[in-house]
Amino acid sequence: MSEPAWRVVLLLAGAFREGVDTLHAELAEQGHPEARPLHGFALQAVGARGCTINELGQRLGVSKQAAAKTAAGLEKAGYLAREPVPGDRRAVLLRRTPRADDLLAASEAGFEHVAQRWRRELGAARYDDLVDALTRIAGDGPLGDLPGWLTQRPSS
Amino acid sequence: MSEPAWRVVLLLAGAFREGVDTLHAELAEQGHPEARPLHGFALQAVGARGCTINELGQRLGVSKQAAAKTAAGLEKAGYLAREPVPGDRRAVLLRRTPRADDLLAASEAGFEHVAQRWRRELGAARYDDLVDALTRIAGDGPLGDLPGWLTQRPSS
DNA sequence: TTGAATAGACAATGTGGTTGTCTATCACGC
DNA sequence: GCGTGATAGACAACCACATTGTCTATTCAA
Repeated sequence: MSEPAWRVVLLLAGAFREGVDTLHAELAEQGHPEARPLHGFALQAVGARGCTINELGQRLGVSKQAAAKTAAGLEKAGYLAREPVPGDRRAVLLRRTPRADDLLAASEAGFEHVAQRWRRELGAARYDDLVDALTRIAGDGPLGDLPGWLTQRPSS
Repeated sequence: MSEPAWRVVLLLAGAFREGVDTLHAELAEQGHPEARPLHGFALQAVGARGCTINELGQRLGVSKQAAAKTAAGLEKAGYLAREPVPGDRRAVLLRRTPRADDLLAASEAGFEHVAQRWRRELGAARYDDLVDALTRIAGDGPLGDLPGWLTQRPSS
């Protein structure tokens, strides 16, 4: 009750930001200074076997145009390569490069470090409680369009 | 620890999103369908006594140009009015309209409802623990440039 | 073979951010 | 009283994210 309700909602964003910032500080040290928060999520969505632009859009919960742009940026950054799809000359298979796998590995480790830091800071029991509480509270939205979600008006 | 570390960080964003979405669904019902998440924060930054564009930018942690854009949007939406500053003919005083105060009141109530829902869902003790844990974990960044923060590469 | 559905590119727009440039005003020092 | 520097804000250009709409090429089915 000490915290006003709006502060609590803001704390969620603050904690998220803190975690992501910490992660990216570590990623920058590991040779991925240009990695942006959405890169990791997108690469994870591409998967080890690769996927097409449309699939990427569906997995991220965004339009295929947005997915195409994201893929283009990832390709330019050296994280994705394009291959033709054998059976379908329209489609393009997006494939993670070794550099992308390196980023993902570093990202996974970085997330682990963040979680460990929090666990150490809170104590294991309180940390587990936190995770459990968040699991109950959090919606299961796509999370792919976080930036746009903040700006877009709710209706339309 | 059943949850992988990256999931936990995502849960924070998911919970934040859930809270804001719930809030704005309620705001839409209360006559503010066009309110966007950043509106409330900006109006709160303007304050009851009003402020100038530069002050708004400083309070939100963004450039004055960004603040000017935000203020323009808020003005167009009927939430802000511009008044001359008596002593300084360069400056413009941004003032909240009655409609803005209505939005803020509805927003405060909405946040309260969100918190109450969570409190009911988790139980008071677990909810308080959650808030406490978040307080320790969350950084104290500006929070004003959340959308840009996701996309902008770290410094450079 | 003809026509609908699909993959993806391309353009325009909206919202957020940034930096850089410009004018008008203020404040200070000579 | 006038020049100089700082400040408030506007304006333009640009980037990153999203959207919808339109277009071509390819696939697949009737």
